[in-house]
Amino acid sequence: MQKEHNLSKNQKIIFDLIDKSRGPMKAYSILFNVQKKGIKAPLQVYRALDKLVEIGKIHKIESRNAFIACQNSSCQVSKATAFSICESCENVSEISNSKLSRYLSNFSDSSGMKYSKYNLEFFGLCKKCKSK
Amino acid sequence: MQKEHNLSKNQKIIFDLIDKSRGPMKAYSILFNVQKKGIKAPLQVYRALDKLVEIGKIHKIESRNAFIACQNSSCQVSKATAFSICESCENVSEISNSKLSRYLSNFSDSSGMKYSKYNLEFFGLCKKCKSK
DNA sequence: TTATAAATGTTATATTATTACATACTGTTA
DNA sequence: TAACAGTATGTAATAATATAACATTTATAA
Ligand SMILES: [Zn+2]
Ligand SMILES: [Zn+2]
Ligand SMILES: [Zn+2]
Ligand SMILES: [Zn+2]
Repeated sequence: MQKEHNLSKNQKIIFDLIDKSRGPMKAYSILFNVQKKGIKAPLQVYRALDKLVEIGKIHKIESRNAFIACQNSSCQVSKATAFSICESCENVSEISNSKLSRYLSNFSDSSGMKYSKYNLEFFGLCKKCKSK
Repeated sequence: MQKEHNLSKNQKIIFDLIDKSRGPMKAYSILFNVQKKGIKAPLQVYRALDKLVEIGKIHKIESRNAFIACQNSSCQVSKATAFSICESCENVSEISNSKLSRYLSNFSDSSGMKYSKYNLEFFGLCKKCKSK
């Protein structure tokens, strides 16, 4: 069960925006969109983003410097994330596949290093874009 | 077999620097280090980096905005990359594990999307840091 | 040689993210 | 309630990362 987090005012404004958006959002696009709600500075956005990432409500798509709402309420709070990214339309979706997450969470290599976290990004063409 | 690429002057300067370096290097740190060799502008660095990434001689560590020389001469030219990152000392190494790469290269989910590329970053504490 | 692609040089600018410092709010416990 | 700790906010300035635009040069190959 996931801990219930009471979002603060700014966190809520920013989470709601990202959650409503179709795809990943970039920080300065978020900033632009929340200025009418009184959030004026980049730092206000980045602070809320940091917190939202930390508690697993959103994830950062590292290869795109963009943020997406978690589409998988049962995922291990930002510790194990996998995404599918269309290189044509930039559509992103979170992959929720228990076999994959089990495989990766248990993965260990010859170095003997134990991993507590991973992020995986797959790239390709989505169905729509492939059929064009 | 990997195609032999003849690196241009700037590409060679920058590749050699990254290859010699212990860990991943950031673009502006590269710039600083090659200024004595006549490379003066960020764009010169980024162009070389783009090319080197494209041909698989280096990889970008997305979560760190940094670049590392490919440690795996037989890897599928930047199409399938996996890294282990220590969150304490920031040591990064490229994971070369045929089972893992086979598993991920063949992975497909319910969306029916076929992936041509992936990047995986594992995080944890390396042996040294864990024993501290 | 002529054409084409690839690489370079240079200036300016766009985009992404953090530092530093002051203030306010929220929940806990003495 | 008062004192405290932890979290969140506001604001300005700046750092760090990356690209646009344009002119020129070098390499490759038909
Ligand atoms: Zn998630
Ligand atoms: Zn698409
Ligand atoms: Zn490699
Ligand atoms: Zn370490």
